[in-house]
Amino acid sequence: MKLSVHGEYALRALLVLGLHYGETVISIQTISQEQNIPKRFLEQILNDLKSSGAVESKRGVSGGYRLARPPQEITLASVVRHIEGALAPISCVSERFYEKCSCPDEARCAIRNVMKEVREKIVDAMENVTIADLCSRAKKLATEPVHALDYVI
Amino acid sequence: MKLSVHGEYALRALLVLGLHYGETVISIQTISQEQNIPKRFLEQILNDLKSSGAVESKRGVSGGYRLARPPQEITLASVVRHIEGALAPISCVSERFYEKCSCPDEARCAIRNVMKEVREKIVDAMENVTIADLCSRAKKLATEPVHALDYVI
DNA sequence: TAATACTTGACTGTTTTAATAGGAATTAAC
DNA sequence: GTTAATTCCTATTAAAACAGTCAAGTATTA
Repeated sequence: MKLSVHGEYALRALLVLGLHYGETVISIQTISQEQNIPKRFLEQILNDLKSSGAVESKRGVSGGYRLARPPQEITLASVVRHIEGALAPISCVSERFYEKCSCPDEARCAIRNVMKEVREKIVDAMENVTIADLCSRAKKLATEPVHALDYVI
Repeated sequence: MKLSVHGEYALRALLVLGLHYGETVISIQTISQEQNIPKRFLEQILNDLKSSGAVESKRGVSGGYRLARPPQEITLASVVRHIEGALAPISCVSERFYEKCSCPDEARCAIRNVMKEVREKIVDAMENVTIADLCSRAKKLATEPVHALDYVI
């Protein structure tokens, strides 16, 4: 049920770009250092995000990346779908990445029935959150005192 | 974001056992055929479910498995957690399988903040569904005409 | 034109996944 | 008490996914 680090890094990178939206481009180097992500790996991920249309790049000296679209138009769901594939917990309930499963009668499968609901909830939680939302949360969290934040350990 | 077939098979097996709760034990063979799961693989999975306390076994001729507890006491969440680990999309928001992530400031991480909500939704959807629920859904689905069921392809 | 930064694609080591295999132990029934 | 059905336990394996690295090259611009 987990996201790979690939997806996590992608979101972290987009958050950085979102926070600087409208300003200059940001280099891989900068994002890599700021977010503690291996540079060479990040390179790949940004490339991937570029091919999905989420970011665009400027080459040459003082080049880098920026969001290709306004942050409020980029949903977490779209990012994760592009990097990781299906949001659904099993592929027989996925809308975009449907695959037949091995169960005897898919149409009457109770597990599928439940998993559809799980999928709905996941999609709901990720479709309605954009990079812009992520940015405003980040700004808000930055101003709050740490003791107000709930640590879960 | 996906469940492995391991988890899926476990649920399918438990559904079969749930539908026969209170009757005799069911053999691996039977479940394997009924649910189209490789026998030797299912063996491992049932063993795993046994160690989690969800099922119990009877050895020897006409041996097999049955639920170790009433179906309404076994939640999907507990099964998936035991077989797959965390329900959370990233481990830094998991309650039981917490692991530190590489982000610079976890307490103020906006992604973590969002993912906590995703986690809540997933947990909510799986904690409140039991094997008993799965069984009643299965029975209901069995009586409904197929054309009433929504195919998602 | 040198430095910076992106591009492309291959490469590698590790871990996970999805099985498969062999044999030991248990039990019901004949 | 032998046999056949069945679970139990421990390995092994083949393939895929994951996480990351590397090299050589192309484009841009100060």
